[in-house]
Amino acid sequence: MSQKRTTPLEAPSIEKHHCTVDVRLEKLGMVQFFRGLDRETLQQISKKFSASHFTAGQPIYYEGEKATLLRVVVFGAVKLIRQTEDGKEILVDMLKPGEYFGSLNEMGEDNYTETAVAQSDACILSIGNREFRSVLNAHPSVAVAVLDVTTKKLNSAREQIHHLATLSVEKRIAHILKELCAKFGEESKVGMLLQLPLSRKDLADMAGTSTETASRIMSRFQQDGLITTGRQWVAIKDYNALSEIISGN
Amino acid sequence: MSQKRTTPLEAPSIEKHHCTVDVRLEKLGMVQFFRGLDRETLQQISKKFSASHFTAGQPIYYEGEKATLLRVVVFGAVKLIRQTEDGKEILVDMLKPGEYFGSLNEMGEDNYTETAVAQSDACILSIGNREFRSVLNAHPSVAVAVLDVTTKKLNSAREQIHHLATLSVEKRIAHILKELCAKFGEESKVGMLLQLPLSRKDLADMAGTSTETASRIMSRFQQDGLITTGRQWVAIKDYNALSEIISGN
DNA sequence: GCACTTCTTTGATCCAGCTCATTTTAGTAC
DNA sequence: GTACTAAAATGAGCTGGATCAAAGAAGTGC
Repeated sequence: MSQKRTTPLEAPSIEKHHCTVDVRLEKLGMVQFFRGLDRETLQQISKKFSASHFTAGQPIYYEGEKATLLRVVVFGAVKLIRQTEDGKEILVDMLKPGEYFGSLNEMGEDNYTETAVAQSDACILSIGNREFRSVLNAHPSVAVAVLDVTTKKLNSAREQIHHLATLSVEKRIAHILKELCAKFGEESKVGMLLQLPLSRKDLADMAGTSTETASRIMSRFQQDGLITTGRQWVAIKDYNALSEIISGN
Repeated sequence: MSQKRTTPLEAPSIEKHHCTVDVRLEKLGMVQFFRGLDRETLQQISKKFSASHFTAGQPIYYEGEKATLLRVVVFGAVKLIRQTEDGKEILVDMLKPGEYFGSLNEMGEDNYTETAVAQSDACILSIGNREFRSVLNAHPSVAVAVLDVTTKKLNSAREQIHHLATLSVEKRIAHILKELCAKFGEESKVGMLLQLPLSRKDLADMAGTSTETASRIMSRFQQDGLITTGRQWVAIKDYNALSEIISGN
């Protein structure tokens, strides 16, 4: 860690992170759908979760495996991907702390429909889906909140479908950059820096295109001064210009 | 209605359908997420719904309008579409009786994210989303059931994303036919007939392709004996062959 | 039966983006 | 600084589908 780092990305700091009971409690309180629960209830629920750590690139579970756990990102980023037999891959979601993933099906009857991979070093809390179900049934407000989150995900999945079907690759990538900026962007000297490792392949998998095409488009964006980018990192310099690309011709 | 009909599709029979209180109750009981409620509770809830009829092709609401109602299909089919300014259209979902659509957002703060159109003559029940929220909060089992339905929709939306990004148009259409067959198929003399009006354009909008390409592919499928098709209707003759197309090369 | 509308088919052309192949570069380790 | 590695860029050629254009059914109303 004492190396000369040139990436603008924040140094991985998982060491600093300890999932003590207190930290865990605090983190769970930040999760969208646990907001508004009183401290005691939260504490009870918190006991049912257990924490685990993953290093960047490490798979958390695989598509097709028996789905038994619901998980929550506490630290780091997690990507959800789907693969074809012939190695093609697409990235369906990129999660940040506070988001849930995995299974919430009735009693582990089903299998995971996607593979989850730690995009950076990450800390994950998990709970058996049976237990989570009982939480949902005991606390309707939580169930409704989870429903809201899921509905939003559904809407954005449908938006992505719309984009895949109607927009050029350039517009799709511009759009993805904007979304990532809103979600992972942090002010920095090089512009709004996306605080997660992000390769051309990741971008390509999000946009449903080839790595080469993604690369070409990113090069063009950089030349035109819309972004600054290096190996595995991207910073947005001109957000408005991206918007124009999307609406333009 | 006494015309010489040549379509194999069932004659529209909305006239036969009257949304009396009893019928309504019965229908609501069939809705996925109301199952398991006792008769009395259901009756109470039922009172909060009101019924309306739409004729084939009639819009139910438009994308961007203020979202105030949650609706349930009781009779007929409803399609959800998204449009681009330049008239391109994509079909994100095709609903059958028992499915819900519209808004379930907190107190009508949001707008509809898609346009809903009656695909055939249809009867729809609707409830204010505020009221529906209170139902959810009062009956956790319903909230959890709605969550399950929504999670399934999310999974299939992501599958569609995967398909758009990785499969050829031919495979996508084969897949769509299979799914429609499972959902709307009915045994008939011409094979599994899809019991809903379905144009080439609808198919194209589902597959994210042009009407012409959809038409070409359907012609090929018919020549190869996989389907029988006419104006606005499709019947699947060889389900297995469709599967082979999807997995094949 | 005839006219009219709307859906479907088919043909011909063109280009965005994929593929394959290779070079360049950023970032890391020593 | 030097060496090494994996990511990114770039070039060239090919093709699946889009687009444009026009002819051919199917269904409806009179």
